[in-house]
Amino acid sequence: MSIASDLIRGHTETIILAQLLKKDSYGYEINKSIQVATKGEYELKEATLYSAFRRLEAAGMIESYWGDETTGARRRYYRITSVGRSLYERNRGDWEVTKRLIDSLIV
Amino acid sequence: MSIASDLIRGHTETIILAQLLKKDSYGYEINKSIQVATKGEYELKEATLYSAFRRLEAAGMIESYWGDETTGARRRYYRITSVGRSLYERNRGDWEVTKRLIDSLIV
DNA sequence: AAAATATACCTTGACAGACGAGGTATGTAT
DNA sequence: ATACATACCTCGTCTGTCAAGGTATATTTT
Repeated sequence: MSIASDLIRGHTETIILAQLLKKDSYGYEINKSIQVATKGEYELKEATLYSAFRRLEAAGMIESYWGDETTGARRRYYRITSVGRSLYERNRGDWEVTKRLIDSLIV
Repeated sequence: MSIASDLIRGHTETIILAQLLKKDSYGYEINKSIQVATKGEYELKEATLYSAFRRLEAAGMIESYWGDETTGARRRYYRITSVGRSLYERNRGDWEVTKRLIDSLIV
C-alpha cells in the first residue's frame, strides 16, 4: 500500500459511515467499494475493518443484521443509525478544519 | 484541544520538519510557533514533541546542538538534514495524495 | 522574601487503532 | 482435484500519543 496508515488513521470510521450513508452494506462489499473509489490506491485491512465495525456498533453508530442469502457465504449487513449520521456530519466538519490546519502547518 | 489527535497523527514529524526548514529551532519555540500559526487551535503535547525529536534524530532527519545562552534555561537546537528535507518533500506529496483520497471517500 | 509564572528541558507507563498472521466456510472456474 | 473468489472472524504485536510526573533558571507579582 502506498499511503501510510497513520495518515488515514482517524478517518477509518468516517469512511465506513460514508459508505453506509449511501446504502446498507457488508464488510467485503465496503472494502471493494473503497478500492474502486480510490482506483486501487487504498484498501482497508480486514482486521482494521472488522475492529472498526465492533467499535461503531458498540457505540451505537451502526446496527447489524444477517442477510438472507440462500446461496454463497453469509453476509453481515450494517446499517447506520441516526447517532451514526450525526457522528459522520461532525467528522466531516472536523476534516475540513483539520485540512486547513495541516495546510497551514506543513507548507 | 478541539481537533482529535488521530487526525493529526502521522503529520507530527512533517510539522516539525516544516518548522526547521525555515530556521534552526528548539522544542519550546517550535511549539509556540505552531500555536501562533494555528491561532491556538492546535498545540503539540510536550511528550509527543520530544518523542518525535528522538525518532527524527535517530533516523538522521535532524541533528541537535546546545545553544550558547548565557542566561535563562538551556536550549537544545535542532537542524534539518538533507535526508530530512527529502522526507519533508515526500510527506508533502503524500499529504496531497491523502487529501484527495479522503475527500473521495468521505463525501 | 516568598510565591507564582514563564521559559526550557526530560522520562515513564498506559492506551488505542492498525494490521500481520492465522483461522473457518461456501461457491465457481480451471 | 486445485485454485480462486466471496465472506466472515480473532489474537497478539507494534507504534504514536499523551497524562503525569520530574528538573532547572529567570522574572514578575504579592
